[in-house]
Amino acid sequence: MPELPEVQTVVNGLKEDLVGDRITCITPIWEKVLSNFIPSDLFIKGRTTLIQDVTRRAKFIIIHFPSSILAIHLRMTGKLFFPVANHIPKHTTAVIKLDSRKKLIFHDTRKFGRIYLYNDLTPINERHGPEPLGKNFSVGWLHRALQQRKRNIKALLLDQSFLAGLGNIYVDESLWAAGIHPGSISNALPAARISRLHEAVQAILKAAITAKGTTIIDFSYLNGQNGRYTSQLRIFGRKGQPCITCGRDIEKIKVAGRGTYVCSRCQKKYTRGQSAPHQDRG
DNA sequence: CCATGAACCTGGTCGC
DNA sequence: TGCGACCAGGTTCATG
Repeated sequence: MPELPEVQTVVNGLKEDLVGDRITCITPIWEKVLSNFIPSDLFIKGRTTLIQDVTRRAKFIIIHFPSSILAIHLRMTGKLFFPVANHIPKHTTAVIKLDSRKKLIFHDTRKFGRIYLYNDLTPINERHGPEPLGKNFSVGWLHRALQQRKRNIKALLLDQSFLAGLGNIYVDESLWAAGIHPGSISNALPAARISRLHEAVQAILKAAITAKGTTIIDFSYLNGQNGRYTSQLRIFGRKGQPCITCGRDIEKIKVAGRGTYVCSRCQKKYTRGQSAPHQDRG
């Protein structure tokens, strides 16, 4: 699944091509792809589908019309691109036709991706936490929010209603950079680690956006090009390889139901509060 | 409130 | 070469 940097990359690429154009028709190839509307809903009550902007909120691609929005979620394997030579590939789940006669392809091997039609961003904002690169994501907020819960830190960082945009890759990278074991409990983290985590999340996401995201296995964005952040991954996908910092073999374990990469020497497991006199290692 | 596992889908990889 | 088991970047829902 594309995470925040991958979705941002798609948005950046689509924006110049879409703004000022107009959607004339959406054809679902896989019937479930349109989650909460049918194609004709786009045009009810004099709505126009002039594209005023293309932005990102959480992991959604948002196409803005004068009085409504389309929100596209790529989930695990979704891709949005202009086809080469007008060819509609296998696993296309929707075709979006534009006034310019271009066609935008929603391609999704696993068919988890969905397109939503809303009046505005309210339904999405209600279900999502702050943007990690926005000003509401401060160290103070993170500290308070972590203290208020007693929850596995990895599960919490993956929870979009807590913080929007992180996924499995960038959570593992961020926790490694902060020296926090993914099995830690949120309210047991010392302030110094929380500061490092805050710093790590922002630095990693910014670097990943600059690199146009990460590619593992099958993610690609516009026209099949891949992101370059793969070469900057420090922990994710490196099972059995030595930790860049300390040399210990990187382990792959299961946390919050997800495959998780960890260096058990660099990443400390906090489970019972900072002042616990002693704790066993993981 | 929190954790876990299943469900939604297809395809790739690995071991035998 | 074939086949079954398991895994995958996400999210939601039921259950304990």
